[in-house]
Amino acid sequence: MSTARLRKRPTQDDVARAAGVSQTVVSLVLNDRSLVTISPQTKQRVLAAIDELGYVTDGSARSLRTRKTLIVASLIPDITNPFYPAFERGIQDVADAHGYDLIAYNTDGLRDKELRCLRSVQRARVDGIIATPFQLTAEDFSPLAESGVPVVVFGELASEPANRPFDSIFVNDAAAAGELVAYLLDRDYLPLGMVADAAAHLRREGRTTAYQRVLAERVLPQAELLARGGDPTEAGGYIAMHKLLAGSPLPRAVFAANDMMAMGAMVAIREAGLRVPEDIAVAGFDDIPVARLLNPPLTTVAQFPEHLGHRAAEMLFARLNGSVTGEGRRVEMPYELKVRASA
Amino acid sequence: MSTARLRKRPTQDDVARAAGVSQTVVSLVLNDRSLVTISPQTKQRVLAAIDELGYVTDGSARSLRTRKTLIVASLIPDITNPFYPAFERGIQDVADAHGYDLIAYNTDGLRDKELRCLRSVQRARVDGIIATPFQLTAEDFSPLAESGVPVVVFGELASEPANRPFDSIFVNDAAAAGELVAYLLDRDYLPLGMVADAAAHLRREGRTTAYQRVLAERVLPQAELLARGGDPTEAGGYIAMHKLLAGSPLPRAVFAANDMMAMGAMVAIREAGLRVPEDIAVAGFDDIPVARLLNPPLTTVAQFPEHLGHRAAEMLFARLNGSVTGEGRRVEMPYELKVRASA
DNA sequence: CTGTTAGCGCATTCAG
DNA sequence: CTGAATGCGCTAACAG
Repeated sequence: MSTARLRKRPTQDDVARAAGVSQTVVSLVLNDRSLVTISPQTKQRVLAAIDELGYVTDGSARSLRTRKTLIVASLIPDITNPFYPAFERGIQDVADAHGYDLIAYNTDGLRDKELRCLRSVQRARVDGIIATPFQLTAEDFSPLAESGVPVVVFGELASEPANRPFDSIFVNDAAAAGELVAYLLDRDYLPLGMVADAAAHLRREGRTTAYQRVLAERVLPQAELLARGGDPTEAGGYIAMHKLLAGSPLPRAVFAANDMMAMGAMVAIREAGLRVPEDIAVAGFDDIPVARLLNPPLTTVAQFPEHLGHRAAEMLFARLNGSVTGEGRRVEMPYELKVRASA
Repeated sequence: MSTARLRKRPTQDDVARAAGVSQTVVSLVLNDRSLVTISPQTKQRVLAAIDELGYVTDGSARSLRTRKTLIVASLIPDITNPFYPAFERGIQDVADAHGYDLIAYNTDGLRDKELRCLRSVQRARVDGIIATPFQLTAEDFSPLAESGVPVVVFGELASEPANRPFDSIFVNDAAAAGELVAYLLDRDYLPLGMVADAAAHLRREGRTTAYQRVLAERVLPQAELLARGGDPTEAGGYIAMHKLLAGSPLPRAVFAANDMMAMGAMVAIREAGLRVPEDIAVAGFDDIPVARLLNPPLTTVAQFPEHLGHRAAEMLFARLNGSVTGEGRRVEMPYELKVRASA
C-alpha cells in the first residue's frame, strides 16, 4: 500500500490537455450550461478524455467556487433509538433524490454536543440542516440562519420567538399522549402509572404533563404514579419501572414516555414475575418499527418517523432550491393511536 | 427570512483588518503552528476580532488547500436494520474524538447504489471510508485506494485478491453459524429449518452454508428445510417462515439468517397459532439491541456491532494519521453464542 | 462556439 | 516576529 504509487488525481487542466481544448471547455461540458453550446465532437473528445483519465470533480474546489457543498446535515440525539434511523432514512432518501449527501450527528441530547455540532456544521458549510435538538434555543440557530443556511427543526424549541427564522415540523405530543392516557383510563386500567426519563426536556414533557392533566381532569381515586429514571432508553425504562414495582400501590398499567422505555418496563415487569398485559398493561410512544413485533405487540402512538424525515427534508429542499421563501413555517404532522395487545 | 439581511460570513481578511494584522497572522493563530511564534498580545487581538466578527473557518477553502476534508464516510446497506445504527454509533464516536464528521450512505445492498456512493465519496473527497458492501468487488475500491483514500471493509468481498490494498474487519460467520446450528441440534430441535433472504450474497451465505454443512456432517434423518424470501428484513423473515409453515414436515426450530428475519419468523409462527419456543424454537444472528428484550428473549449470535464500528474506525484513523502503513490488514473479530429462552 | 482571465478563502513559502 | 505573494481546482464573466 505504501509502495503503490498514488496516482495524483487528474484535474480539468489535465483533461483539457489530453483533449486538446481549454480548461473552460471541460468545465462547460461537465456542467452542461445551456448558455453556451459545445460542438458535439469536442464534447465527445472531452468526455473521452475524462473517461480515460478517470477524472472526477474535486468537491472542495467546486464548493469554494459555488458556495454549495451538496451536503445537508442531520442532528439527532441517538441513532441507537430505532425512532431515528427511520427518521434519517426518510431524510436520506429525499436528499439522495436531490443529489445531496447527508452528514449525521449524534448529540445524546446534550447541550454541549449539540453546540459542537452546530459549529461543525458551520465549518463544513453544509447547505442546510435538519435538527432534532433537546437543549438548543432558537437563538443558537441564529448564526446559521443569518448566514443563509436553511434550518428545519423537528419538535419544539426551549424558547420560541414569534418570528422564527426557520421552519419547523412537529407532532402534537400533548394531544397524542392525552388521547392514549384517556384510552387507558377508559379501559379501567387503574391505577395508571407512567415511566419517564430523568431529564425533563421540553421535548418529552408534553407527554408527562398530558398524563398529569388527563388524570387531574378525571378526578380519579388514584395518586399520581410517575417514576423517572435514567435516559430515555430501554435501560431508563427498566430503572423507572423498578421504582414503580417497589412502591405501592402497584399500577395496573403504565404509560412509557417512549417505546424504548416501554420495552425496558416490560422486561422489569416480567422479571418481577408478572405478565403483560394481564397483570400490568404497557403502552409506549413512537411506534418504532419493532413495536408491533413484540410479544405482546405494543400499544403506542405512531409518529411515522420515516414520513417525518421525508417531509422535513422536503421542507429543507424547498428552501434550498428557492421555491419557498419568507418566514418560517410550522407544519404539524399527524399521529395515530395504535391499539395492540399490550394494553 | 427573505427580508433578513444575510450577513456575509467574515473571512480571515476581515479578521486581519479588524485586528490590524495581516491575514497570515490570523491563519497562524488559528492553526497554532509551532514553527513561528506569535506574540501573546497580537494573538489576543486576533482572537478578540475572531470572536467579535463571529469568524469561522471555511471548510471548503481549507480543504482545497490542505487536501483534507475532516470527513469520513460510512457505507451500509440499511440504517433501518438495528445492527447498523450500533455499528455507525461505534464509528461516529471514534470519528468525533478525532474531530471528524461522518457521512452515511444507505445502499440497500444494491450494486448500483453502492457504486453511486463510491463515486459520491470521490467527489466529496472524504478522507477515508468504512464500507459494508454487499455487491462490490475489490476492484471497485481500486480508484479510491489508488488516490490514497484509506478504506476499511467490513466483511468479505466478492473477489478477494491476495494483496488487497485496504484493511478489512470481519466476523467468522461460518464458524459462528455452525456453532449455533450445532447447539440447536444438540438440543434435539429436529427437524431444523432455516429462513434466509432471497438474494444469496456472499456476505450472508456463510450462514446458510454453515447450516447445510453441519446438517450434512451429522447425517440426520431430515431433509434440508431452507426457505428463502424477500429482503433480509422482518418482512422477509415473515415471508420465508410462511413458506416453511405451509410445507411439511414442520420444523421444530428455525435458524434465521439475522435477527430481523427471526423477529418476522416469530410473528408468522404466532399468527399460525403456534408458540415460541414450545412449538417452534427460533434463533437469529447479530444480537441486535432488542434481541434480549423480546418475549421470549432471542437466542442468537452476538457480533457486537458497536465494538465492530469502533474498531473499524480505529483502523481507519491509524491509516489517516499515518501510524499504520503497508499492505492491508485483516482483523478477525470475536462472536459469542447467546443462549436465551427462544431456543 | 471557444479561450483568456479572474478570483472563491485559505495555508504556506519566503522576505523583511 | 510579521507581511506580501502564491496557488490549490474550479466556475463564470468576458472577449475573441
